Amino acid sequence: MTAFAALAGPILAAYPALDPADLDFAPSPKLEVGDVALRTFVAAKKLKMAPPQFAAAVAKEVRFGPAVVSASPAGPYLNFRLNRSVFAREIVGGILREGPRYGSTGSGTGRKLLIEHTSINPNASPHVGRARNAMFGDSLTRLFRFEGFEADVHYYVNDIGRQIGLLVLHAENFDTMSFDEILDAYVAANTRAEQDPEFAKRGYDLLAKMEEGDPETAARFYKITEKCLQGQLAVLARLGISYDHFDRESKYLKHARLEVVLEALRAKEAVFTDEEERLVVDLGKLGWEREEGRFFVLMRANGSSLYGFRDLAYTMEKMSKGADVNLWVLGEDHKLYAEQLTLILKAAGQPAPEPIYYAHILLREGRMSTRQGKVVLLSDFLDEATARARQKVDEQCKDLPEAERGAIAEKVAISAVRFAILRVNSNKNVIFDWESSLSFAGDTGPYVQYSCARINSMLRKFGEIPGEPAADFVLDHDAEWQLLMALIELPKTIAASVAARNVAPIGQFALDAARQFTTFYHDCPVLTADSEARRRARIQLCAATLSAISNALGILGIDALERM
RNA sequence: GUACCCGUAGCUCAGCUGGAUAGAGCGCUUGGCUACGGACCAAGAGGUCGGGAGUUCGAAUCUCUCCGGGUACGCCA
Repeated sequence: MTAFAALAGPILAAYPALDPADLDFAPSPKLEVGDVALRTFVAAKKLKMAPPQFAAAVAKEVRFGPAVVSASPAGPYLNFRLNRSVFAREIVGGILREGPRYGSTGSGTGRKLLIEHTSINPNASPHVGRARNAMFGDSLTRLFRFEGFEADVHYYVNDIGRQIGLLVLHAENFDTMSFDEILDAYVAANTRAEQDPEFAKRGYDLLAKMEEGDPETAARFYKITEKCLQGQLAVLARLGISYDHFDRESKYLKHARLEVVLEALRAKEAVFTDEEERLVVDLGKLGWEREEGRFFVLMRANGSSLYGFRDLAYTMEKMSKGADVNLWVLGEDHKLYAEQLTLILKAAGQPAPEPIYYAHILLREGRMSTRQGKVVLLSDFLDEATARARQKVDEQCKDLPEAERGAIAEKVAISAVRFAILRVNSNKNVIFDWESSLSFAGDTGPYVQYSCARINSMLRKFGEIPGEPAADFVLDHDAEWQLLMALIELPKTIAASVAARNVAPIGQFALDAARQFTTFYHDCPVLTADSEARRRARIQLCAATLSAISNALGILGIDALERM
């Protein structure tokens, strides 16, 4: 924790064997015992001392500067009581200087990220389960950009496949259909294929025709998938999600790159034609140790390719772009598939992207299924969220014009929806619940936004905020100190999130900071503080808080609002 | 059946590179509007951290095992 360099310095001077990283500073569990604590386990181990012995030795022998009031050992911990203002001045000044970059560790400077996410089948309006992929992928992108990465976001458009074929067959009049009606047509097409084998076979025939390059078929596929894609993108755009590249799967049929892979597989005798004339990879020959998932089919007997075969070509193309980090956001149902694909690529001497999995959003009744029409549509979810937000905004912001209230409601709705999903660790299933995911009170996005709106309100009233803490800077109240302790967690949180490719801790940070802020807000008058020095210091603390929180919210794709 | 993920207060979740009495929110019970915006704050009740065993000075956190939920397992994408 660089904020405590004044504590670390003298200790490092007294124990040259230690590195700064060995000194583990953290807020004391209670302010009664100290303002900040040193946990001595790591350092003591390095020095081959018992932690309590080390803590006592430091307390007794190391001489700290005048800003340190006392250092008292408590078992393996060393609790410091500080001249808070001195440290606070340092911290607030640092945050104000970094402003919109505060929290970034700059780990991506000069580096590139290529990320593929969402890649929904272009056949229906997206449901909230799919939205987890999109929001998660989008937030990861924002996280990496915040770290300085140059990011390219790819969306793989599965514009060819059995399901699209069936839809094309069934929805002959799709020119006149609305995007919403296509969902019904898609459900109907699948039901029909289940009941009518002849219809299902026509679907496969159509696919084969498509693959052979029949222009009329290709045009029909294009039209319907484009209409779906645009409809889906419109819904995703409401959540602030956008993409840089749309890669159509049909481009990767019989792609030249596939020969490279096939050759490598043949050389290892890992590819064969089975008794039903399918082209199959035996992953067992490549080091696959399990029986499940051992065989990977590339082509059907009629010569048409399967998704995985095309995906090999696509993945190689992505990897050829030379990004430093290649992420691939996938539902956990694709885990085995991604492992298979990775193994094949490795066997062919090709690099593979890094898969990032997330667990599904479930309904109380079980899994969502587009095919069975058992879904909560993202657009319905957003409509409901916006309606509820609008009601609240109308109550709260009577003085604002109509259009502005609408815009605010939309942002609050997005905040509620994104925050509810993103703050949960992605390896956990989420049971979708209308009430809790649309709540604006408690641990929610709108609560965090509200703290920002309050800060903005004070900033407007204050006028110009000095960019640097003054010489008479004073912050010593418990609530002020605890707020600062929350704010300095951001760089650590960001670093951990990048390492884990997990955005949830950032939501937790925003919540902690917002909660500490409201406590401070209730305990400490800012604009009417009892001295000018205090008034200035507090408004600067508010400005620093706004930076930290809005940077965190930005990564989650949520705007800090001026008013709400 | 096999592999992977998850199992922490009534509910939804943090905490998991082992470390000071396990933290929030919702709901419940109280109290706070002379509000720098009550989408708020303060206080209280509520937990065998799924069960068991092990490693350790120390385990919600690591290992094993059992139970429960999720996901997947050769012509869907």
